[in-house]
Amino acid sequence: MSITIRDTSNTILSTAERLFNERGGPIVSMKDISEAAGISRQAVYLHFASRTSLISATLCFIDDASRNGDEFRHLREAQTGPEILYAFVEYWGNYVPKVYGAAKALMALRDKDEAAATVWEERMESFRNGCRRTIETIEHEGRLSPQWTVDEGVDLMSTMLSIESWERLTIERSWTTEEYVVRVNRALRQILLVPD
Amino acid sequence: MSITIRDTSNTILSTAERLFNERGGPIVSMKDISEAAGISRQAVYLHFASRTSLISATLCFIDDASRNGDEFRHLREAQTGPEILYAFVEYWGNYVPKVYGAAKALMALRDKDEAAATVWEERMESFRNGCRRTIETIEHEGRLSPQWTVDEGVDLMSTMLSIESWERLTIERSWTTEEYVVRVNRALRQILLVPD
DNA sequence: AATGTAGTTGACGCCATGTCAAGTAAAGAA
DNA sequence: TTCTTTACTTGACATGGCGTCAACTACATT
Repeated sequence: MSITIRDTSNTILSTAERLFNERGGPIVSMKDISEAAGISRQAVYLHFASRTSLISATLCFIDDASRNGDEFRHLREAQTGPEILYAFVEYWGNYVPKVYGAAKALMALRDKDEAAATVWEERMESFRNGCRRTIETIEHEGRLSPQWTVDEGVDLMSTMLSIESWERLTIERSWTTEEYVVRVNRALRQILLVPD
Repeated sequence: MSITIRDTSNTILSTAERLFNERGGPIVSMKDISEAAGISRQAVYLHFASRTSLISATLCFIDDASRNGDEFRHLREAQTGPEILYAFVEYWGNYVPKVYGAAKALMALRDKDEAAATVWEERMESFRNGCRRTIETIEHEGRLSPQWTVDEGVDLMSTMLSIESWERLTIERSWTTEEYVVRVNRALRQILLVPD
């Protein structure tokens, strides 16, 4: 027995999620989404105050659905610094493809829309905290390369894992998710970890 | 005796260069540029067919002016793989701040403007070729880490040095140009080079 | 004096986001 | 049954980009 989508808000969100990924976030207009959801353009604004608000809600909608995967469990169960690093990259490499379209849509608004910039900033902050916990664990185990401080390690890790870097490696350079996870994990180990 | 800018095209280009960097590429409109250049909005189109064309010309304009720096000479004089790598990062770290505004303006158009996407693609191609020459030199010297193929090395290097990564490290994380050069060079050495 | 060059202004088309007013269809409550 | 609320509809409009066009002007060249 399949679960039918209950209300219009959810219909809009799942339609937006699909269109953002299928056609590319920034080129999907509010009209496109409303038509695909089977309602009028104006009706979307009865549920979401603005494009930014819709995109933000879409990202949360996707987040909720992606806390059930194996990768999320692996990340929670990882113990040592290097294990956490691998699990983090694995989780991230499987998470980004889901949010990519909506994230790009949000990024495109950042320059001209203060609210979009704020939403992005908050998500970045949370992502950086994940990186920071990883690096701090590595550091507490005495496995952080003496070449780097924790802050520098966080900066490098969050840059290497950024959505833009993910986009370049997977979409432009055709790395598969598995290749991305293995190679980015390897590169980050080489940068951050002191050799055994 | 100072060189006065001869024609309106050059006035527009240097104005665009300045505004893109001062205010941020994507939010600078054709009207802003024309007003700052002291001509009407429509007159810009007598010199450049489109916004994309103007941005592209601005990037070439900046390129021309940046082939005289020390860093460019260092890059041409570098001999060994690791020397080339350092000189490349040094050159790049000093070059990106100059094109950043215009590059962001171009990036913002990529999704909706085929021509902008093409211009970007061509510039990326040229940048990747620079990375490739570096990695190939390292490989011919037998100093490329056996963990990576040349292609993978190029992908990692071009991602690490991408404008988006530069933006994150310098603008968002406040790395100075010197810190950027030293740290990114160090990270790339750790990833790519086999230990001595 | 005639011509070409490089600007000017004002208007228009297109498209996106966002807002507003007025109308409608259906469900629930009195 | 009637009334009201809710959710949606249509059509119109404002704002603000880019890009185009026509008509006009000032100036230098020939």
